Amino acid sequence: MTEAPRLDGRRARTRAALVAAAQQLLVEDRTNVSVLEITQLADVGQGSFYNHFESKDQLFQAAVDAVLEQHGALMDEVTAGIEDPAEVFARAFRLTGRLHRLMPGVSQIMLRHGTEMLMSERGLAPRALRDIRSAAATGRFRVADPELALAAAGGAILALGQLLHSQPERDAARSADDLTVDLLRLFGLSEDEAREVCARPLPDLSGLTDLPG
Amino acid sequence: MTEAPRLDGRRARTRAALVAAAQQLLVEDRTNVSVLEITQLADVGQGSFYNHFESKDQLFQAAVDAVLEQHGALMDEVTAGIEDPAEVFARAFRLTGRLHRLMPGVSQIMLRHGTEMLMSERGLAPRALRDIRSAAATGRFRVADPELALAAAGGAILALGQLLHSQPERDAARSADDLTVDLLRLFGLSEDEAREVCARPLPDLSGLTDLPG
DNA sequence: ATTATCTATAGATCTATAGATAATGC
DNA sequence: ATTATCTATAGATCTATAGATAATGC
Repeated sequence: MTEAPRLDGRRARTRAALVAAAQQLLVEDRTNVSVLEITQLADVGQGSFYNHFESKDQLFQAAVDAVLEQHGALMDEVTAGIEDPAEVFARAFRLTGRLHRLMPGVSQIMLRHGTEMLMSERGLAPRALRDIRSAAATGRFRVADPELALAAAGGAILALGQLLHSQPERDAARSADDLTVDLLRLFGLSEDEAREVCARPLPDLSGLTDLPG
Repeated sequence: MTEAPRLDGRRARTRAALVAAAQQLLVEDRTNVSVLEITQLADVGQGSFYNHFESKDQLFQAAVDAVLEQHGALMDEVTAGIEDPAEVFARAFRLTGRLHRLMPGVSQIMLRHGTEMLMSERGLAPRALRDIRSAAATGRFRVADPELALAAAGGAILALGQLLHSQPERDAARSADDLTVDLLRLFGLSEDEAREVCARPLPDLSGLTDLPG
């Protein structure tokens, strides 16, 4: 549980600086650093670390949680007001695929902590499960096992991130849409229906900013 | 690149003991330990560590690689002689799903290093890509983009592992087979064909032994 | 007044090597 | 003879705290 993060106030700023430094280190996969190095990166005194966290593990956990929370909030924002759960699902997946290019830092942390993300109560997973269940309830999706369906979908979006990472030339938007079409087909939509849902316009995310680093 | 591991010889035994200790620590997610703790777990002198590895990172990398190599070799073994690439693919995925229960240690390491595994040259990924390409070439599969297909399949099998981990009651064999049916359908087989391929008998793996720890 | 931060550091821990000891190979 | 291991340890690094300093809030 993250503390309510009042963004004003000196205390909150110091904490945020530490979390941001930890995120930067997570991106570089350098979690084996000293507290001193972390506080120098955050530009706070070494002692301040212990005012906020009991251990490095605790800090890094908070840093991952913050990324997932932020992604979850973004997904809520970009799907607000959409009725059809299939479209909510599709939009979240199409945009998450694109995010692997738009926000490489966020992407990196998601990939690195991918498997725990798949079952996390934060971020995309609980929202996708909600959509799958809701679409299954109205007959929009035909899925026998929503949790298995979520596993397939979550795993696929994660693996897409990895693929985009290892193939910098690959067209992220197209790959994300193709993959989402496949997932919708898997969930029982016809190919035509699936293609139609995934051809709908998306909000513009190009103004978003990635993690520093 | 792992050194040719002659399993006899004192040197090879010491190295193997260090790798096994590292695997045990990976399972427990305790890679932040001292060299001393590692060597004590391996029951070798502290100095021996530096005869074999230059850093802890190098040791842990070797430990992950060894797990993937072992899994790849097992997949080769259990699919030897099968002609139909769809069945090779299906068998590997059905068995890998079951392995998450049969070999929880191996499973844990796979999950923890899942996203790098998805694109690794070792283990299941290159074999599945080979099967997908080969089945696509003969028309057995209809896939436009083999690498995207691999991402979907690899991500799904990884996420299945995570799901089985978080739901200890879930039927692993059934879930693995259902997921594989879905993947084969995604690759263009009819539902009946997919079900038939995934109903074929499997070799017995119950005699295999997990990592120590 | 209260709360948080910063600087400095004592004590603990860790790394990496040197030198002595033991095992292997020809 | 050669190669590997083990034990002991010097020097470096790190953690976690105490006490001094600075910022905030009433």
